[in-house]
Amino acid sequence: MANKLTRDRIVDKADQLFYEQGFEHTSFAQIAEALGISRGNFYYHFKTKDEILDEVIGHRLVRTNSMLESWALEGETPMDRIRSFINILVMNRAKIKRYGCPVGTLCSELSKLAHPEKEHANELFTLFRTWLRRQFEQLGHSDEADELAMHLLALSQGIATLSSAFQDEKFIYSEVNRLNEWLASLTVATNTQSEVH
Amino acid sequence: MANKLTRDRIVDKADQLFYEQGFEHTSFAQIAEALGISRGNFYYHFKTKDEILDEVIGHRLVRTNSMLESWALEGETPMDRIRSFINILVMNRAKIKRYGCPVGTLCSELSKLAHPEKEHANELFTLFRTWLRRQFEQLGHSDEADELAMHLLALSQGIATLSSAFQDEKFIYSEVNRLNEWLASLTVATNTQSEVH
DNA sequence: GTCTATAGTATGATAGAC
DNA sequence: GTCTATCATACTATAGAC
Repeated sequence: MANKLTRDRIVDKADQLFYEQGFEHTSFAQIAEALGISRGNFYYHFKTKDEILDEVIGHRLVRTNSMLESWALEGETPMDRIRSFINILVMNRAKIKRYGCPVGTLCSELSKLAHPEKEHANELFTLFRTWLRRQFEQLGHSDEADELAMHLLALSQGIATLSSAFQDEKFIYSEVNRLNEWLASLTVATNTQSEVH
Repeated sequence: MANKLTRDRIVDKADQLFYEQGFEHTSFAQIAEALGISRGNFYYHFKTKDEILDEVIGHRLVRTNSMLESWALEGETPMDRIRSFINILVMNRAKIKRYGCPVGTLCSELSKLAHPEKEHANELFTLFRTWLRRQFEQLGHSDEADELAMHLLALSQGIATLSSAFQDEKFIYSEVNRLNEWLASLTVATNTQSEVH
């Protein structure tokens, strides 16, 4: 049990530090010091640093999945559910401003490192993409559902990157407003169409 | 003269490798091997690795500035000039797909490293932001010129991030089309307004 | 399961011959 | 200006005591 606890603590702290400082820049020494354990202890729980990264990504996938499922339960309409997605930018604005998007920055780093775990990290993007695509389909935009999902995902990424670069939270708010207007205009277009038919 | 040449070659190769592999992940050994010079030779030209980074960013600033100036000369209307900006996504699609945006990925990395050169790199963003803002002002959108500039910058960043993650060049094209339509709608709105007045 | 001690490697950086 | 040789440090990873 104490075994399981330490292992989980390592993954949690690694998750946090990989986000805040980047994967490569984060050393075992830092994680160990933050947890109050020795460096050597790591290798009882994990064989390599890459193995920790693998588990960190796995945990993120699980957490993201349950977040998306909870949004699906809470939101009554696809509009509500897409707004839940947009709203993480506001909810996490402080961390986004400091460290950017946890998904985007990890994927970018692993891509530059040509790291074997790159594809695993990309599944995080795919998770959001697939979920958003489904919402847009239910919104009546089946033809362009994937395109809309990717567009929304892209803008979210850019908002995170720029709010971090310019240390600007207000920018997040103004872009979220813009996004919600865009979303509303999408439905209007659908209604207009259905009125035509 | 041979002196100046080696120094420039170091900066050029560092520029390239910092983009392709990231700053921290790129070692003197790699740059040296790529240039066919010894590691020790570096320290005749630069005192530290950070000094090379400083010069790399400086060079990028100069190159970006002259690129923006040439667009300002070539493009007859602000619309043309903004389209020049959007078009770099298409022009550089192959590299963007592989390595992301050179500005965004560098700023993200330096931000995570809490690197002293972070602010210097951010000037690259500011350069684009200020230039775009001016174009939107000349387009007749003075009130929201900066907001429009930031919006365009953000979307460009997101497009680069996602096209890289999903290894997708077609996505760049579809988003560029979307952007051009958005740009066209902006002018229509202005014309409509000026007709009202 | 956790520790200390240490191996092995790569890095940024320096000293000095040529 | 460029080289070789070397230092000091940090890192991932291993071995073995407890």
